[in-house]
Amino acid sequence: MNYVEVAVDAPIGPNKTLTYSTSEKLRVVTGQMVWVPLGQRLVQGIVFSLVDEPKLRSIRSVVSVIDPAPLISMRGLCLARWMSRHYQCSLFESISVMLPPGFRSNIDAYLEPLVENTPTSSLTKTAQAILQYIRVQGSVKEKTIKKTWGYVADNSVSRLISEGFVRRNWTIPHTRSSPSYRVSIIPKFPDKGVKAVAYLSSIGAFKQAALLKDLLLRPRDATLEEARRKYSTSVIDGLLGKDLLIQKWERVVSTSKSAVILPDQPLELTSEQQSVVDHIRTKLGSYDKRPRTILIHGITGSGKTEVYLRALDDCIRLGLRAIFLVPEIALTPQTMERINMRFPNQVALIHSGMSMKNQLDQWWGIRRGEFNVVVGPRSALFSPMPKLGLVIIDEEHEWTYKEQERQPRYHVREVAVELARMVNICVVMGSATPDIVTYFEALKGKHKLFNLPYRVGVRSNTNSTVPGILSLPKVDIADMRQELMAGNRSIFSRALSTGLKKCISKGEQAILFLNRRGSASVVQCRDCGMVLRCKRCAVTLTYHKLRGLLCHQCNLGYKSVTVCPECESPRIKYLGQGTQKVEEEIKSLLPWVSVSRWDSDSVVESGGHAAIMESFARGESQILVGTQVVSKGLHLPNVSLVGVILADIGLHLPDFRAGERTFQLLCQVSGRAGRGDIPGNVIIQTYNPKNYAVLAGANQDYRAIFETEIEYRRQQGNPPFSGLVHLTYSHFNEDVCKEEAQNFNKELRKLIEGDANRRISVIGPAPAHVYRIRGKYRWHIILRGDDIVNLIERMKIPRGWSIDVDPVSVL
DNA sequence: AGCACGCCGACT
DNA sequence: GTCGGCGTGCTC
Ligand SMILES: [Zn+2]
Ligand SMILES: [Zn+2]
Repeated sequence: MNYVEVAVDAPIGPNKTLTYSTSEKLRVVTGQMVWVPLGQRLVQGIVFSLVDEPKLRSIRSVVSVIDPAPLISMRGLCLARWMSRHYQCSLFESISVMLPPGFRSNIDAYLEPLVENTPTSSLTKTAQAILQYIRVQGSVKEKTIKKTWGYVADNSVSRLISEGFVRRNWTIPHTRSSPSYRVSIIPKFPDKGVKAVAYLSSIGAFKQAALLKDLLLRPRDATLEEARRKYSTSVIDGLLGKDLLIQKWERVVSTSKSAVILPDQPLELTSEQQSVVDHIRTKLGSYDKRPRTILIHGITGSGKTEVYLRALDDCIRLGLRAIFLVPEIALTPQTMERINMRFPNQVALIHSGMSMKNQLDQWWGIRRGEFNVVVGPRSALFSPMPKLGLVIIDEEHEWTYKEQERQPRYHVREVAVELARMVNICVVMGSATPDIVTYFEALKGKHKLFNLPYRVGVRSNTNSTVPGILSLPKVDIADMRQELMAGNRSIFSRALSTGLKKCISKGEQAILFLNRRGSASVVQCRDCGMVLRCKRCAVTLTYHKLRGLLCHQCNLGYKSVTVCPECESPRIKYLGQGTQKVEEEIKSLLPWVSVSRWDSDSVVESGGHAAIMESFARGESQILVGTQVVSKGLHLPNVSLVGVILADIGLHLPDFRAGERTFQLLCQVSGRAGRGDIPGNVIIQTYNPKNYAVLAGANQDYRAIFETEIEYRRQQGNPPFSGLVHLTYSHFNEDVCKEEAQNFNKELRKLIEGDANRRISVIGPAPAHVYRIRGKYRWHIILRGDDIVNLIERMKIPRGWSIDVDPVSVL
C-alpha cells in the first residue's frame, strides 16, 4: 500500500493536506489531480507528496486519477505552499490558479434506490415522496431533488440514506486530455475496401462492415469522435484490431488568424538602456547573485519596452523561457503586437476573454514547451512554462495585479518576487510611477534599481536622447473654487475651455479624462431627489446603454422605472455617464467639433477598446472623452491638449493609497500629451490645488510624491513600514454581523494583549465602505503590524470572515 | 464548502 | 411527541 498527501478542494486550513492510500496500479505521482472521498462526497485533489507511513489510522483511498499527466510542476507545488501560508487560503485554492482553464469542478452525487420492500411508514411525507420519485427514476442527481423540494429535502435525504432506502453514488466524468490533437481514422487499404466489407459481412461483423463502408464513402477523413457517435468503441476497436483502419494523429492548428508577421528590428539602445540590459543578462539563469529582482523606474517614453524585448531575447538565447505580464490585455494591444513582431510564432497569449478551447490549447502548448514567451494578465504567472528564466511585470504599480475578489487574494508582484527567491528566475518590474512599496524596497536593496530619466526619440531611428525635462508637457492646474467664485458653474474651467478652443482651431486633437469612479450614471427623481439603489447592496444603480439598469456590485439587472418609487413622481432623470455629460458640454461650447467617447457603453457600441483608440489615432474625431487612459505605445502625434475634468475624485476616500492612486492617474494622463512634434499642454482641474498628490502629479514629480507619501506611511505605520491584513465579516442579519465583528475584535485584542511584544494593532471594527453586498451586511477589521499571519494562525477564524493579506485598498 | 449532528421552539 | 431551522464541528 502506498500513501499520498493530497490538497483537497475544501476550505480546510492553510497548508493542510489529507492522507490517502493508493494501489500500485493507479500509479499516482506528485502533481497529479485525483478524485478523493471527503466525508460524504467526492472532491478533487492535487497530490503533493508520496509518503511511506500514514500518521492516522482511518485512511480512505484515492478513487481515480483525473489526468495521467501531472498538472502541477514541482515549482508550482512549492509556490502553492508559500501562497497558502502567506495569503491564508487552502492549498487547493492556491493550486486552483495553476490548473488548466476550466479544470476545477465538482462532481454530482446521484441517489440510487436500494431494497424495494422495506416499509416506508416510518418516513415523513416529504421523504416518502422523494423516495417514490427516486424509485421511479432509478437514479437522480441529488441537486435535482434539492431544487424541486427546496432545502426541506435536506433532512429527508439524509434520513433516506441513513435508513438504507437509497445510497449516494458518483459517476466520474471522462478525462479531459489535451485537446490539441485530433484523431482521425482512415481505411488502411481503400482500394481493397469493397473486398474487406464483403469479408466482414461474411464473418457476421455487420457493424464493422457498415463502419468501413461509411468511411470509404466519405469525402474527408472521419475523426474518432465522429465515428463514436454512430458506432460503439468495440466496433471501431474491431476494425483497428484487424488492421483495416489506421489512426492518424494531427495537431490541431489554432484557428486564430495566423497572419504573416513581419519581424521588426531591435532599436538601438541608449547607454542607460544598455546598462539595464547588461545587468539583466548577468542575472539570467544565474543561481548565486541575489537579488534577481530588478525595478526599472523609467518615465513615459524612456524605452522600457525595448529593454524588456532585449531581455526576452537574451533569455531565449540562453534556452530559457519567459512570462510577460501586462495589466490588461485589452488596453495594451501595442505591447502585445511588439512582442509578437520581435518573436514571431513564439508567443502564447492567454486570458479569460478567449474561448475555453483556445485557452486550453494555449495551456497545453505552453506546457509542452511550444512557446518561448507567454503574455498575459496576472494569472499568466502561473502558466506551466517549462525552463522559466524570466518574468517581466510591465506597469508594475497597476492594481489589476492584485486579485481582490476570491482566494487566493494574491499580488502577482509579491508572488513573482517570492518565485525569484525560490528558483533561479529573474524578475524585471517596470513603471513610470512605481508603487511606493516597490520603490522603497528597491532603495533598501531588495531589488536592483535602475532609472531611465530620459525620453528616447519616439519612432525615430536616430534614437536621440533628449532630457525628459525638455519634452515634458506644460501642466497647468485650474482651481475650480476660483471658477465658482468667478461665477463659472460649467464643468470646464476658463483655462480648459479656452485651451480646447485654441487646440481645435489649430486642427489639433484633445483628450479629456474623467475618473471612472465619478463617471457612473445614476437614475434620480427630479422632485424628491431619490436615487435608485440596489435592493441587495448599499450602492446606487448605474444605467448602461446595452444592459439597462445594473448593480455594479452584484450584477443584478433591473427594469427601468418611469415613476419614482418614493413619491410616485413621473419626473425621472436618467443621468448618463459622466462622459456623456462632458460630451454635451463640449457640444454647446464647440458645436461643430466631432467628439468620441471612451467608456463602458461606447466600448460595446464601437467594438472594443482597440477600435476606439485606432479611430481617434486616425483623426476621425478631434476630442476624445474617456474614463480610460489611452494605452501606452499608441502614437498620437496630433494631441496637444489633455484635460483632467476633476483630479479630486477618489482623493478623499478613507484609504491610505488614495494619494498614491491620484498621483499615478494624473501622471499617466499627463504623459499622453506632447509626444509628437507639437508641444503639449495639460490642464488639471481640481478643488484641492495645494494637495501634495495633485501637485506632484501635475509636475510628474515622482521624487516629490515618494518623499511625501513615504513620510505619511512612516507616521501612520502603513506599508512598507508594516503589513496589513483586511478582515471582512458578512452576514444577512445586520445585528448578527455587527455583534460578530465586535466579538471577534475582542478576541483579537485579548490575544494581542497577551503577546510579549505587541507589534500588531487592531483598527475597527467598523462598517465596511460598501455596507451591504448581495444582501449581506459587512463589517471589517484591519490588522496592522509585523507577522500578522503568525497571529492569525494562532486563532481559529470563525466562518463568514474573509481574509485579505496585503490588501491593495482597505475600503 | 458540504454534510451530519444536535438542540430548541412550533405544531400535529 | 415529531418537524425543521439553525448553530457547530469535521472531513484523511
Ligand atoms: Zn421622487
Ligand atoms: Zn446589488
